[in-house]
Amino acid sequence: MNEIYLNKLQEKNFKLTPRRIAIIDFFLSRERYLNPEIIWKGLKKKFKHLGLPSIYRNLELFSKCGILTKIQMPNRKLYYGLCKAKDNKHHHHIVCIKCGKVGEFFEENLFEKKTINGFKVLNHFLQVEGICSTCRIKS
Amino acid sequence: MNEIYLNKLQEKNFKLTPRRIAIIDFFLSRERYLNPEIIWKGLKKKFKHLGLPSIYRNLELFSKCGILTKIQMPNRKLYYGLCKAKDNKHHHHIVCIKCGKVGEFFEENLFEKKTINGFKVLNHFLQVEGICSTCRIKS
DNA sequence: ATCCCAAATAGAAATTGTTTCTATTTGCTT
DNA sequence: AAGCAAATAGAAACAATTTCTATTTGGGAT
Repeated sequence: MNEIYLNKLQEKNFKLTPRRIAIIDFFLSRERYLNPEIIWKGLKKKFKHLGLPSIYRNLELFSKCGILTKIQMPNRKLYYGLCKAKDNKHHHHIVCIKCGKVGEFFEENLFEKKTINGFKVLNHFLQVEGICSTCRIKS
Repeated sequence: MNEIYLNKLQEKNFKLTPRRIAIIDFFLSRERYLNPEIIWKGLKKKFKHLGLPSIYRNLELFSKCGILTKIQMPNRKLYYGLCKAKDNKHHHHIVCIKCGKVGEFFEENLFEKKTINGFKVLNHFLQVEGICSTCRIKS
């Protein structure tokens, strides 16, 4: 299950440490965007010694390797989520504001435009907020 | 020039203080997204006593009044920009990554969809990054 | 024009998410 | 099994933002 992600690390000659594997498994066990502190608290049970800086370092590393995507939430905390898009195709995220569940979707012709108002378009960031089906049933 | 914005404050019974007027004028004098510190430094010349918390408080207030829009930049600082859309119509922003200049644009049918992947869409945030025409000429 | 009070403010201090630093440990190649 | 660069813990530093309290002020009422 986690091989795809671990391979991405090895491809780039990063070491497969128990902590790194645990972080990836932690993401796999949820379908959520998670922030460093949540992960830290979740894994402290497993590792008697676990530093928060390690979590930060690895999340940033994973983000660079295409394993995680980073997102700035309105509460000013960093969040990361597993990138499930198979082929690194450009995609967007929809986040449930109740439970934090994350879906991915594609908008094919979102910005074919090369320029907008005289600006040369370099990239864009689209985040959609909504309520997932599970949370809708609950309320 | 600044009357439109000052009116928005008065409409809601907020006081027109010299600091508030100066902050709005400061935005008008630039076409930029600005962060609290920049504004603070820019206005300290004018006001011998000027607290950074006042800037934060007013930017947040202006944001709620529809005078400014708030944006989370990747550097983890808050930025605000004047909302030039006449009628509070839903719009998006394009930011120059060189100089910070901001343009506004509309995508009419960006999300007519009411649901995506089972998520009920509540709102979306689209930020486009690019290089403005002035900065393109320079480089 | 003056009084008055809620709103606005300054300044200091607290808070908190994130990063840096240094000594120690550990994966992985040989 | 040895050695070394990479990874890590833990403490400390950092920086953006918020909170708190005493003081000041805008603007309606008099």
